[in-house]
Formats: sequence, structure tokens, C-alpha cells
Amino acid sequence: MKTPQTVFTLRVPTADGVFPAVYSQTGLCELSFPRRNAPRLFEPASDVPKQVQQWHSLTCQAVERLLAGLPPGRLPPLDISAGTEFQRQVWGAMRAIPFGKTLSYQEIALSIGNPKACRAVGGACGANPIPLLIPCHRVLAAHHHLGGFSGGLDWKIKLLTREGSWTPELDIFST
DNA sequence: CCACGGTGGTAGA
DNA sequence: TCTACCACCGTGG
Repeated sequence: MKTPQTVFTLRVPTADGVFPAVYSQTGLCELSFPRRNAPRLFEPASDVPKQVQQWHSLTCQAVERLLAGLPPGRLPPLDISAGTEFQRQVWGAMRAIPFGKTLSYQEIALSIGNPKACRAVGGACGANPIPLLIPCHRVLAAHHHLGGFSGGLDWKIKLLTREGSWTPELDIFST
């Protein structure tokens, strides 16, 4: 039998909406895009351990900065223990993409030593539990195609544009 | 632009 | 197990 671990869900308020952030004992384990039906599953501030509050403060600053088109600065610890081995490899490769740069799904596959797994890399991107801070929006299809985005393509375009690393005319096939 | 075959990983039956 | 998905990619029409 598995003991359910305690988690805390806090809001990250921004000009673009409220991002729910979920923390485990070891760090941030989930960050979601703003939803239409904002759930009221947020903890009262008084119940939140001091360490989680510190992590959350880092999360809020990082998200604010990214949305403003700035490098995120210091991040909280990220708890990716829920992922499979393959997914953790892909997420690790994405974390290594610097602000303002992009890689293709294929390049990610190469960098983890699994060159034919480009399609599977797309699957792992879609399963990324911490978008923005694990920057899956910096992964494009070949030839500067946008590719997909589980949070909605609008977000991918917005984030890449604010980072200055993509414009529509870069996509040589779309016009 | 479209269709298709070749891919690896994952969830569900 | 087997099967049916996929945020892919190259080739060929």
C-alpha cells in the first residue's frame, strides 16, 4: 500500500491569469496554465510550511520574469520523480536549453543518445508537468516549424516571441 | 500543399 | 502481451 504524500497547491497570479503550482516534500512538482474554471483548491497561506513558501516565492518570480520576456533567474527545486526514466532524460535536456535558444525534437533525441526517438521526445514534452520552468516551449519541429504544445499553441507563440527566439517568417514552409 | 512509411515510448485492454 | 495512440521526420508526388 502506498501512502499518499502531502502536497500543497498555491496560486501564481500574473497578468496572464493564475497558474496553479503544486509542491511535494522535495520541490515543485506541477505548474499548470491558467484555467477557465479556476478551482478553489488553494491552501490558506497560514497552512503552508515556510520552505514551501520560499520555493513558491522563487516560482512566482521566475514565472513573472519569463512572462515579461526576461531570463527566469533562480528556480525552486523541481520534483520530477513522477516521470519515467526516458521522460526524465528528455526533461533534463530541455532544462539545459538556454533562455532565448531553441532546439528541435530531433536534436533533443540526439542529445540523450537515442537518435531515432524524436517522435517519442514529442510525447515526453507533452507529459512535462512543469512547463515554463522546464522550457518545453523551446523545442521546435524541424526547419523552424512550430510543432505542437499541450498548453495551446497560443502560449508557445507568446513565450517564444517574448524570448525573442521565434518569428512567423522563420517557418520556411508556412505562408 | 498532401500522403505515407519508419520510427520509440506510453497507456490501456 | 498486443494495440492504438502521439507536440516527429524524411521522401516523394
